[in-house]
Amino acid sequence: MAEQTTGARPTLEAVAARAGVSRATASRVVNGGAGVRAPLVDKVRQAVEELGYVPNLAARTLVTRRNDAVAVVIAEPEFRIFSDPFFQEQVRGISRELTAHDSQLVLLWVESPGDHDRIARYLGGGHVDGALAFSLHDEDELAAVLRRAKIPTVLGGRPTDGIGPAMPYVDCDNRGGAREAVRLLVDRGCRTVAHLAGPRDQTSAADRADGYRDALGDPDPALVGHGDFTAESGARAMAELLDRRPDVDGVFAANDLMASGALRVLRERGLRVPEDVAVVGFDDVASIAERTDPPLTTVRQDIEGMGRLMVRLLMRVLNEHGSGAPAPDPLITPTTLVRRASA
Amino acid sequence: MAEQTTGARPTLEAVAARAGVSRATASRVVNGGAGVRAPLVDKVRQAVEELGYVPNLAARTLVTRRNDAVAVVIAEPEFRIFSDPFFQEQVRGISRELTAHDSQLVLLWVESPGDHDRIARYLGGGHVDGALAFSLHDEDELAAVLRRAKIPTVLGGRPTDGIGPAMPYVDCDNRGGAREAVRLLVDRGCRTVAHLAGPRDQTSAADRADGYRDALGDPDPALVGHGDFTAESGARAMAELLDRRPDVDGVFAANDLMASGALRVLRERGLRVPEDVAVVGFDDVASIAERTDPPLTTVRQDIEGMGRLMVRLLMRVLNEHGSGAPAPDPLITPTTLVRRASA
DNA sequence: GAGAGGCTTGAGAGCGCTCTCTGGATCGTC
DNA sequence: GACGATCCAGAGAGCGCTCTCAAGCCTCTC
Repeated sequence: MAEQTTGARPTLEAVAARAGVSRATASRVVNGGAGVRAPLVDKVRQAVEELGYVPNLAARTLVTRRNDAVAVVIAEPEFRIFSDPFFQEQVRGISRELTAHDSQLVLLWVESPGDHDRIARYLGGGHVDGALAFSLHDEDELAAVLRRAKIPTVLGGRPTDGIGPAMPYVDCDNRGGAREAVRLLVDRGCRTVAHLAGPRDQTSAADRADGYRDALGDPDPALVGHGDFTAESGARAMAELLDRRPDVDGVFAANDLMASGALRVLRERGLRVPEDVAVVGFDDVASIAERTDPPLTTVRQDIEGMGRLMVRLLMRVLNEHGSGAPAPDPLITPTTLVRRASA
Repeated sequence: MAEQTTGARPTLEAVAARAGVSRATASRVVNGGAGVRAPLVDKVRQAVEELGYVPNLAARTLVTRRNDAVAVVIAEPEFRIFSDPFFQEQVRGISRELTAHDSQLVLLWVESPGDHDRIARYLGGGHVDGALAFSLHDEDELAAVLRRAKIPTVLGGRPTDGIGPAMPYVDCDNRGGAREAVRLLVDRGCRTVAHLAGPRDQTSAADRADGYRDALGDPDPALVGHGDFTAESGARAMAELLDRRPDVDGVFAANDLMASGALRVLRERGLRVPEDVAVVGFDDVASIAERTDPPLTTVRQDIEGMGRLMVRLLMRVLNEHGSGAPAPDPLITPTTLVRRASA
């Protein structure tokens, strides 16, 4: 009781004393109790309860070298991705899988360039076991920070090539999914299939564009419009495309948002979907694809599953860390075509 | 160099050896170098550089009992607030102020009830110096977790009364701001001023409703419509209100979003703003208030500033922690009326 | 009934760091 | 030139925990 009234937090020592056992035994009980006889386990548990004992994580970390915590690093320009359902779903997957591994998610937000030092110190200082980050670019300072901190890292989305030595990543089969989407359009009789591409500097967009070309052989470059994954950019690209090639009868959009923009423009121009122009999107974000008019046929990727895979991959890296094992291969998840009314 | 190739991270001991000084001196240099002669400072700095030394935070925390990290705890139902500009701005303020205090922001996300234990362990385990949380409710399990973890906490937004012993919080002068808004309407000649109230279980909404009543004496209860801070609810409440009291000529909405919904309904019914009905909102979120038609007169609160204040208040609590000082009073920030065209 | 072998438990070292305390060098003063 | 005051550096004691190792106790087997 005295221990409770003094502000000082009780230590394992205090628990051991109260339970009448050694610190070692108390420690064993606190960590699961394997190899300790039942009556002692109970005594220690009771002492923990009475004292309100909570292990000092810093002390534990100091000796085990584990934190049971993983950082998710977000750079400022991407902070808006919080409002992005794609990202929310991925973080949800990460969070759930980390919980399953008894690890804590620590979200680090890099706001200004000045923050890089602080983040590097945090990551390098051993507060977390590993880090997760998203779609790194060549110019990305974050990539350098991560590397400098020498912390096991797994990425979401394939990084651009210039990023340096391979970092393990999880991505979906963007190219294969795109191919399948375009084939669907061709199979249903479309003769002039266009592509509304995403930002050129993002590998996911580039890979989807490659898949489009794969499926079509050597399509007319005029059939490719460019946007930035937003609905507005999809609408604009669609409008320009129709001006260039009024004969277009199939559209593969780089994501659902752009597809929704395209649908709007098609409707405005009096074109029927899918009778006059068939449309396929990518992502299958429920809040978009199911609510467009008509509902969107799209390429589904298991976003939450990818988040979970990132964690599992990181755990593997963590286990192999120091064993001299090579960096694991990237994990590419399959996509599935979800057929709704738009194609 | 040998130290670099072995996977083991260099310790202070290694730095000291390389620089030819004691561990104590090396430590002093790493922590600022006060009281160490220049030549030695240089030698140590160089050794740090060559070895790529990074202090082990766990070891440091173990002795200093400081983490230089603060948790921001978000409960799942509120996760959507990520998309809320209000919240983003507040977190931005928090982040900036923490940086100024050389502290790290750690975002904890409570997803399922099962997470509470884990979060409590994390908070209680001494990974962070303090915690920030938002608008707690009576039934909020999070409040209990925070209290159980016995961790210095500051809240954003006044908690409901049932929350137990006072926790320090930062809030704006909701009641005073509301009063001012209503007075503006009265002063400009409105004779029948209505209020579109927010959710009853949120103190900010309740306080604004109180301010409305303060300014009006004893207004007809039929003049108060109810919503939930969304634009749709504002539209609905406005429509119902017009049906009940077609003579309304002034509206004070509990927030900008509800005001925007109200504006839409007024326009649909052919009522001119502000000529027929004057409207005032609350919050002054730029992305809403400046873009309505007409631009919204509203009560401005300094959201980023409130985030910063939360951190400063927490730092004060941290400094006084254990000194037996009483919990500090809440910080109430003033509001200002921003006059645009709607009133 | 004695020795081998398996379980439990406790003692104690040590994780990497900070910080107090002490000793020695340096400076100023008369 | 001697003394006290001042400054700087090092020694060493922990912070709270885990984990190895050895000792003690049983049980089992021949």
